[in-house]
Amino acid sequence: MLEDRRLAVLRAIVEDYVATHEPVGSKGLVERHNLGVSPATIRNDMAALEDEGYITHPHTSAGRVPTDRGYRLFVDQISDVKPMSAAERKAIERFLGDAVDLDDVMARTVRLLAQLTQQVALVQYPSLQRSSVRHVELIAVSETRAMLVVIMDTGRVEQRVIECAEPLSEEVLGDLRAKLNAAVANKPFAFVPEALQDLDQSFAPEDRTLVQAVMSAVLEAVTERLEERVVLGGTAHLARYQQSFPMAIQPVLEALEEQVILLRLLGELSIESPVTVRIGQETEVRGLESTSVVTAGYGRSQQPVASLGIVGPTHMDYPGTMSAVHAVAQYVSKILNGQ
Amino acid sequence: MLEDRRLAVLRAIVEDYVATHEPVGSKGLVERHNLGVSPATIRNDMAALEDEGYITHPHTSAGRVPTDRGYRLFVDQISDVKPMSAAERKAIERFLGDAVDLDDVMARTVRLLAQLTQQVALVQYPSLQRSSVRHVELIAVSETRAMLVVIMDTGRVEQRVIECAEPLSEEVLGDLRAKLNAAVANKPFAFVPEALQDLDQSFAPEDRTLVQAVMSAVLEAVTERLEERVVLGGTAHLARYQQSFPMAIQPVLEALEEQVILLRLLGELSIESPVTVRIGQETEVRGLESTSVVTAGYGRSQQPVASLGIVGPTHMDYPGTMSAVHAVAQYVSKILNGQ
DNA sequence: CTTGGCACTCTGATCTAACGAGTGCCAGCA
DNA sequence: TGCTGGCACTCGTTAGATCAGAGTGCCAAG
Repeated sequence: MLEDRRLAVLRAIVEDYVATHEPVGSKGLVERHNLGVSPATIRNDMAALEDEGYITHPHTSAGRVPTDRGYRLFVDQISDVKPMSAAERKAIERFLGDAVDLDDVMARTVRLLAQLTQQVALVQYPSLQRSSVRHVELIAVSETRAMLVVIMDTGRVEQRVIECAEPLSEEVLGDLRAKLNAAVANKPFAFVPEALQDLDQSFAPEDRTLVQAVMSAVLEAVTERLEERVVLGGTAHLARYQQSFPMAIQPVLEALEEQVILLRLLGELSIESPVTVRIGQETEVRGLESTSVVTAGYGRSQQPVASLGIVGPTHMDYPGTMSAVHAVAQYVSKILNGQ
Repeated sequence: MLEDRRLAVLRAIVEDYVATHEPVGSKGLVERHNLGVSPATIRNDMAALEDEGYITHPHTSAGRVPTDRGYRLFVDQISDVKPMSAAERKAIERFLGDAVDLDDVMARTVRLLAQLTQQVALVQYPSLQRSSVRHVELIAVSETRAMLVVIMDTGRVEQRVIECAEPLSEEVLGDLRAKLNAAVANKPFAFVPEALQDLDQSFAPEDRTLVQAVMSAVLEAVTERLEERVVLGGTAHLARYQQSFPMAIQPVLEALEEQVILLRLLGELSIESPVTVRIGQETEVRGLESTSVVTAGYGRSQQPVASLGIVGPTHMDYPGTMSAVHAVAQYVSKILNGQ
């Protein structure tokens, strides 16, 4: 009972603070939310919440502001992500439905997400790690050069040029192409190294140099190429905050320029919840201490191919943002699986 | 003589203002630059420069600030772009030399440019418009689907999936591949439409649907695909300015999110000068009124394949920025031609 | 456990005064 | 004709000082 009200007070503080961006006092709280008690009582609760580290004072005579821990409790309190309105679903579907290819889907998704949440949006290209090979193609580009094209089941394409010391024979190339496809087509990437292992044994010794070069190029395209692409959008939304807020945007912009950091932000997904929220310090990225990251995986429901999400100030509208991220992830999944 | 001194005064004002970001007064000017005359004389010159619209007063009793027109005159006065120091050249060469493929060259170039100029950097992918086709490949991906791969002489690759109502015949595909290559290989894009014109006539009527689909896909990859990619980097540098300056960064970030705008900024190159500078209003882009854009083409010296450059506040170090942009463009050209 | 009351604290807004950088102009000089 | 020193004037900036208001913490009573 008493605990219940404290949680209600915390929730009210978070909501008001997120809405106004100003420290919230006890008097205002009871006016805006019908908590059924007097300001003095709220003050006691606030003191207790402060002792437990959920809220703070900027200074002696100011209202309360939630701490990272407070936001965390608030977010944990949200049992399930509320769905979007029918109109919003419609809008998302229409917006993403017109996409013509993978690049277009990615570009539209970033835009949409930034638009919906009014925050910086991140979208990761379908991960090579978790998808599989659809087809491999070898093309003679010149006398001594071949081009290797690997097509993934997500629609993504990787290509590599292979240099060869001797002139290429069209027969060997054709043979290699066929055997390569037999070996790796429709194999998840994880099994590709294994599948390629003894491929060169079935070729004449004089062709093995080429075969091995091609094999290692395939492996490289599939395994080594960890630099997975992330598209970024809506950075202009950062500027909006900094005018009313002491949050320095420079370190944030700097962090967002590093692909490695973006991948780290999108990389770790929580398993139990469809939407992962990391608040303040929890992001574990230098420069993003005063931001929160909301992400969700997309692809097949139990086994996501990649993820997308947003980065915004810790004082964001968590319920709204979470539902937007969730909804967009679902529609992207739908579209990618449908194609 | 008198005109000469006025130009010297303007140059001094620009230099000081760019260095300090504070309105510069007559007294300080004569102290820092040995102009050989008294402050009072300088004041007269300043009044004249102000009448001509090259400088302004923020308020009655403040120093002078260059106007856009002042910067323009200043930039025009720079006869030729001064070369970079040997150490800098070395650093650029080393940094770009390690690149492994086109994507890597582009990514490294943005980073380098942002780093050197401490500004937002833009780099355009080699334009399809101005390069030529190296090779065209057709791959059967499934029963009714073929994949078209167009390889450009810049190393860039475009691919398209072609759906076909009837099952694909490997022979027709092979024939088409050969004829297609004969027609367009090593043709500049401008001549591709012409080269393809009557290609379908040499095929049996029942195959013409496929042939025409492929032809239009090639055309699309080459002609219609005007959405040329631009990579962006160093946006964090914007934040640095805004702390000491009333320049709102939000509209700038917004403008920089639009690919169309980026392409417009990089698109128009001046012919006579190796480096193009557009100052303030001259950018003709909403939101970039208080920024300048410095660009240079790269590729073959007389006929650039694409361009790169930077966006920064109008009060930037023009000589330094111009030489950095010029040098980077030259090295990128060298690397692309060398490969 | 809740409530009203009250003293206390601290910020932010408003105002004033003094300061100083910088200008414009004028009269004198080469 | 052009340069220079001098001088009055302007106006933004800074530093104090004051005041109102919002908010808290605590206490005693219900």
